[in-house]
Amino acid sequence: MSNVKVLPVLEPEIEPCCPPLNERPLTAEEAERTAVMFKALGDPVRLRLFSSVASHEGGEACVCDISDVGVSQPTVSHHLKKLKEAGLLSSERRGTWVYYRVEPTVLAAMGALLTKAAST
Amino acid sequence: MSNVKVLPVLEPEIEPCCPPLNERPLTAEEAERTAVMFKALGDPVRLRLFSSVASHEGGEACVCDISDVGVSQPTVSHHLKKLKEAGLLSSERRGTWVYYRVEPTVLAAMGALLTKAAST
DNA sequence: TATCTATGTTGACATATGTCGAACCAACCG
DNA sequence: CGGTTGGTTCGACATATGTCAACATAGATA
Repeated sequence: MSNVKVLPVLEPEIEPCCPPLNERPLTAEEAERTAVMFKALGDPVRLRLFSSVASHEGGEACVCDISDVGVSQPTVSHHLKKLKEAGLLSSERRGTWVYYRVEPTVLAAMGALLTKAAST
Repeated sequence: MSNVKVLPVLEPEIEPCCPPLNERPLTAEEAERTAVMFKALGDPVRLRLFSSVASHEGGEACVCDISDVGVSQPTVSHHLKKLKEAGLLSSERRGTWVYYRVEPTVLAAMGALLTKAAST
């Protein structure tokens, strides 16, 4: 088969998305995509979970390491799922435990959105 | 009355708040305060309004300049109030119009929260 | 004063969200 | 195989949120 084409991999990642917030008004679509990420960090429990993963050694943590946030385990699971859907975390099962790790590019993109805006 | 005390002015501003997200797990109180700010940017309409103000010349904009986001005027007013309560915007009436401007320190603080975390 | 224009507030409503217990799935261990 | 532990999914519920129409307020202007 000589004419087999190599298709570009569909990137499942959230796009770095959007210019700095003070460059120009965001379009409806840009705002929609970006809001998902901010909303994910807009809950105290999720913020603590995220911070726990981010500050854990190796940049990843098992669910059992970070479940101490004062809500039930199903709720923890629900919030981790939200963070994952927003593209902020990824998860991987290794044997008995499930590990979550921070998605570095997305985090940097969010930071740029704000710091570039702040510096003006 | 000789023993009248001069009380320190209650600062109405939101504190810069909290270490970078990857330094250590946030406490419940830190997460509570920080989540308010992220939540404020976690709505598409608010994100567009904020971006409109931030990108407007002079760093401030009259409500009439930014009301074109596809929702009714009361809804715009409601969202601007939310952004103000979160400490992201401040407002001032000048004659007929009300001007909103970006609160620079808070924005920088949010950015630092993320970029410092991202650089690790 | 009356009246117009620019914003904010209120009240009502539909939908989204956070939370839990119960049930379920996945891997290990006896 | 059955039991135990780690984690997710489901179903239900109370509360929060986004939205609008109607009303209220503040300032300009006549």
